[in-house]
Amino acid sequence: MNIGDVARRSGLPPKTIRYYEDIGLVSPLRSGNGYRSFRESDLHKLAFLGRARSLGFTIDDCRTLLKLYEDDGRASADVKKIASDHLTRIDAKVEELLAMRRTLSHLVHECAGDNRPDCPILDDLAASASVDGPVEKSVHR
Amino acid sequence: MNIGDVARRSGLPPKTIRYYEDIGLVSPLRSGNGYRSFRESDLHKLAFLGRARSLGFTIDDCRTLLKLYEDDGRASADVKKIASDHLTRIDAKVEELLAMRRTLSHLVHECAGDNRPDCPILDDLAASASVDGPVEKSVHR
DNA sequence: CATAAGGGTTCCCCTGACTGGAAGGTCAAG
DNA sequence: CTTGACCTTCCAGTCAGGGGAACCCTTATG
Repeated sequence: MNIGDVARRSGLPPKTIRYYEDIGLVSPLRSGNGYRSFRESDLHKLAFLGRARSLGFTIDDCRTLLKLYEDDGRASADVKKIASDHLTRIDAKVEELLAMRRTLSHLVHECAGDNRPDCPILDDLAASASVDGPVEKSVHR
Repeated sequence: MNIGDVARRSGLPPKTIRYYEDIGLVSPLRSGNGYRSFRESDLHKLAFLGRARSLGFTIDDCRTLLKLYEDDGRASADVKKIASDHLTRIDAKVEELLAMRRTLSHLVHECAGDNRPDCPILDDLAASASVDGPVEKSVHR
């Protein structure tokens, strides 16, 4: 299979597949004309990677997951740990976004959104942007 | 004020402040020794930027918000639009993360996490990674 | 006076995970 | 012969800074 076929069947862009080869995630063969020649097993790996990436795993996680996948003697605990840690990261990110969301949503509701200049959103940005007050240490100017 | 003072009072790292100057968000004066010399108004801008960034606005949004902030003839509608659009982006991101979270959380609960190799997580990655079936067009190998 | 500490400066490279584009080789069809 | 669809490599850019080198300025201390 050429890269285009693999791209269609895996759903990954050719650029991404080349990139994955670059960083050593797949190692397709080469045909006489220099084209990459993918085996079914390469396609399978790429699809695995695509799925893992779509669940938000980092490339580094993917590399480890792929190794574990290919290791018949793996302990599922190792896989579970990677996934749990990732879940924790996701939760943290969601919390962060929801905190922003709360503030923003409040401000947006307060703002008239007309052609007048008065704007609680800008007020908040400017005010909460209150500065710590004059500096005391390092008094040299 | 030197950059260190401004960093302390605005909560932004000196590196970030220099970067903001680089991309034209602030324009501090220079003292005779070549040091940046920040006015209170620069500090204010930087604090504004820090607050906007902490709410997740992109640098580009920040640039626009800053312009609007300094424009007495602004329409609050313009500000509101930026904030609303950002809110929409946040919601989309949260949804995306929650979708990942649902799948991952399910898989993690299914996985024994012991020293045996059987692992529903890997099974899912490998299986959902099912390929589209043989390619029909572009049949040249 | 020398020097050390603790500011500051510019400059360049690095990050993650790709994406875009240029310049050029290969292959089958019309 | 040429067109068009593939493929190749390589370089540069993205976003928002962070790390670190090499060097300058100022003040305090021995």
